[in-house]
Amino acid sequence: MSELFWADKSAQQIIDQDPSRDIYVTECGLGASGIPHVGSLGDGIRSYVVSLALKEKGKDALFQAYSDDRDGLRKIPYGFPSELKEYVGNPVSHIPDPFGCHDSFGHHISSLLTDAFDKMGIEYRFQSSDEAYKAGILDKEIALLLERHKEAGTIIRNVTGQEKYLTQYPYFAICEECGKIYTTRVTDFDPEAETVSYVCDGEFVGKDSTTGEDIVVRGCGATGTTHIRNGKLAWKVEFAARWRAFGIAFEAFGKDILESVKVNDAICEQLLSYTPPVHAFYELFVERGGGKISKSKGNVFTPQRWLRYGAPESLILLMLKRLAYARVVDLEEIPKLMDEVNYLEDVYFGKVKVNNEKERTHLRRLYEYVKLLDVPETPSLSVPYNVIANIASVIPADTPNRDEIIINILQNSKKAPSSLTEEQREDLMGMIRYATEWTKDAGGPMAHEPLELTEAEREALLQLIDVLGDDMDAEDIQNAVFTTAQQHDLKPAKFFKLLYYVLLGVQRGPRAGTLIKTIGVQRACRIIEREIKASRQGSS
RNA sequence: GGGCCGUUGGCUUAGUCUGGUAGAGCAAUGGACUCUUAAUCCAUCGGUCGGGGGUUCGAAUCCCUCACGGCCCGCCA
Repeated sequence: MSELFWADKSAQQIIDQDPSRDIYVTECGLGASGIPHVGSLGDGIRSYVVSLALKEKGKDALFQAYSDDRDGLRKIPYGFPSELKEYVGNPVSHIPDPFGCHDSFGHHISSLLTDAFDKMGIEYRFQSSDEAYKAGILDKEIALLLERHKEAGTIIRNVTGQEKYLTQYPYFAICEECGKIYTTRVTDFDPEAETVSYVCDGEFVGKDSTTGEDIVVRGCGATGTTHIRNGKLAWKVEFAARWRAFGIAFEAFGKDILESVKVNDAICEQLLSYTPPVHAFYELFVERGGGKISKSKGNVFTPQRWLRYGAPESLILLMLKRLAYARVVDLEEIPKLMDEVNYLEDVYFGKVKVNNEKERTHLRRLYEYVKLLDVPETPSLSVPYNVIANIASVIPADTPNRDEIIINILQNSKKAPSSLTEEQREDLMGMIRYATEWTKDAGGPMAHEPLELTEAEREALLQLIDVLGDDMDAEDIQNAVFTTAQQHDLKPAKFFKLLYYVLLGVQRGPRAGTLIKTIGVQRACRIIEREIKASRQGSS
């Protein structure tokens, strides 16, 4: 069977590589030392959908989220207290949580990501690296790599040109004296006792991302012997060890660790006699304009932030749509992605015709994945995001019955059906919530300063209050506004603007008649009255 | 030095993985909704798909090559 979608292809490739496994584990690493942004989440989504694809092919599969929490703290993340300074160089799982809500710094960070997984309906098995080492899961691989470290060093040099590990063990012990891991160097390995001897005399420069200050960390000078469970492998070989120990069959990775994956593939195959996992390579996310997203610049876009403005589907689509190309992730992307999910749904349910059969098949499949292979039986309402955002941006957040008003406007302008099921109503309200958050952050606050009215404007507004009646429909109101403007020699365009400003605090809005009707004629009149009283007399 | 990704109308881009008539949005122009901001709709304008070569009945799409741009690696993880 020829597969169109990359995740199906990867799954097939995984099965072809070894058809007889009891269970296929896909994996993503959770960086535990810096605040995760949407890119970190992408790794997980991509690995997760491959596990779904495997299941669909009748295999048992599992997605493992592996927290790299034995990594040492190198940089204090932006916005974290500088008191962490004394822990720079320590494994993040051994550092207290500065916010006190988790058992360690590392756990705090990885929870940010697993929390996003939970919100998106991604099922995973959490595995802490610290626990894995402690429990001895990696013992065999560590012993083998230490014993044959010279071969490992040669492989590393052949692949990367780096000669460091020709002489050095690819392993860092945690100093039993000072608790740091980046200041030690292994001097000997005892295969019988499964211990390493080390000296803690290294030095490295860390950083406080908030202040930009360099933090120089020096080893305490101690020498010691410790069990191989009390340390960690260097990254050049760590993936390989982990892949074999956990039987990993698939791992997606970003461009930043391309080199590392190459080395580890080689180590895996040549030294550990384990076929490396199938990979999917993806580009990193960039700023609009191609700049680097840097955690220290504070321009990280967290999954949590995305989910304030958009549904999980939009975020999943972002990750699955294209793998290899760099993508921009910022506020502007969200409406586009939300609408694209609607489009996919329309294609899936045949509301939109796609003549090219391959394209149609592909889009339908993409939609299934966006829904994590759990497709609803009936389509949802597909209201364009920016239509809702437009309306949401002009109706103040504290307006009573705000959702109802917006839904009414949508219905009146034929963007939503006139009768809604309870479920559809809730969908709409969810979309209003997203769009409201979005406009709040994308459009800025809504100012409403006292107006300066000319005599004619004041008269016109007063007359409007007189003319408007409860029994008028939207069209009558629309015409009344227009007529009133003309009677006072005001340009209708200007008068409408004024009216929007009075009612909504902004220069534009939905059709005025509809708006007043939905706000309620009486309430609209009261708002206008209040505005006239608060206003100042202006010249001409 | 090694590697990855991009280059499509004035601008932003889809389409590249899946070869089959290059689509959209913004902008511009003209028009419609008996007169209004906004919105909507219709129409028009505009592309040798970075250059060159190859494969193919057929290439924006696959292969090679060159140019330009961006990023990653060459500390550590």
